[in-house]
Amino acid sequence: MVTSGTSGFLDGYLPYLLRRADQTLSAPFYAVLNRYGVARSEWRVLAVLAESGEVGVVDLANAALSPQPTVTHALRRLEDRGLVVRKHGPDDRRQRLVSITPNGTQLAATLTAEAKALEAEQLADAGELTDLINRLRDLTSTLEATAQLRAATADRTG
Amino acid sequence: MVTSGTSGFLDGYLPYLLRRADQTLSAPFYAVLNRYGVARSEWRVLAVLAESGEVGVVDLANAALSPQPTVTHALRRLEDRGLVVRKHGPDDRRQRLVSITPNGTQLAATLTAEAKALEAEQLADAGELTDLINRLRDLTSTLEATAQLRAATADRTG
DNA sequence: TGACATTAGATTCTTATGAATCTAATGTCA
DNA sequence: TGACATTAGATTCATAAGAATCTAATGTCA
Repeated sequence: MVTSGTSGFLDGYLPYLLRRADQTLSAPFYAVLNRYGVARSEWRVLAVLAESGEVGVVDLANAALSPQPTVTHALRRLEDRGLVVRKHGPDDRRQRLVSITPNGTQLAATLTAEAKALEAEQLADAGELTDLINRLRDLTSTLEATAQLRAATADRTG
Repeated sequence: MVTSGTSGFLDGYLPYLLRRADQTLSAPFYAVLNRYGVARSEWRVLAVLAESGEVGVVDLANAALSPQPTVTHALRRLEDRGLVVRKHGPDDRRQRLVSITPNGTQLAATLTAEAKALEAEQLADAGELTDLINRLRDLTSTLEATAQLRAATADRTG
């Protein structure tokens, strides 16, 4: 094992810590996904659709934490498997409104249940997490708000 | 925007929150990496090597949060660019001991500086984070310890 | 209205990813 | 010592990822 001291750059680098926690926590669930033949991006799309109504692709991509082309690809695969459907937007004909099918809902429910079970199992020893979760939520809100501001400013500036 | 209520599954799902925070935080830095023609896995490898001595590939993969084959591929690319070197282990001849070259060190330093600057910029509005960081570290330690235990037990059990 | 900008999403295409597997070296225990 | 297990890492290969670009629809403002 590389047991780096507590003085290095990575040890205090927030993205590294976030990713590491995510990875450790998600590893067993990724095995589940493989078992079901569901790619990670597909899972994220399904999970979002399972708790939202019809959504456009861009919004879906944002919520699923994936780039738009990745989501478009994932949607094609999911549509081929009969797990989602796309229809044209009635008002804006550029839009494809995506929604989940009953089969998709069922699969999402199964996967979500597995995710919950695994998380519970893993977090059993981890003590109280509500606070951590809230801090993460706050952090993300702040970051996203700032990023949006910055983007808007950049638009106007240059 | 998909403004899901606060009641959904994803909103309380820790991996989702972790990934989302990571993504928001890392986005600007990924643009930097693209500018330097460095893949994300390559950056992670470089960052680890920059603060460790000679390391074996498996340890490196663990520290770099990537699967071993991904790291092997990244190492080939990095070696082609003269940023890392591999030599055979003196004791265990299966090992390839990886270390960073002066050019690699220089690139890593540049990238690390950019990462620090961007992080500081973004976190300026985010208030005190020491506590969040410590909670993340604790969480990860606990999770990794538990996972290791579980793996060991599974080995013995079958 | 017509020119230009913006936006939604699909497509293209190169590259990274990573599961599965393989080889070779080292441990282990009879 | 020899058989078998384990470990380090490389390789193979099918697939996902995502940057760049493109098309088509909608906004905007003269």
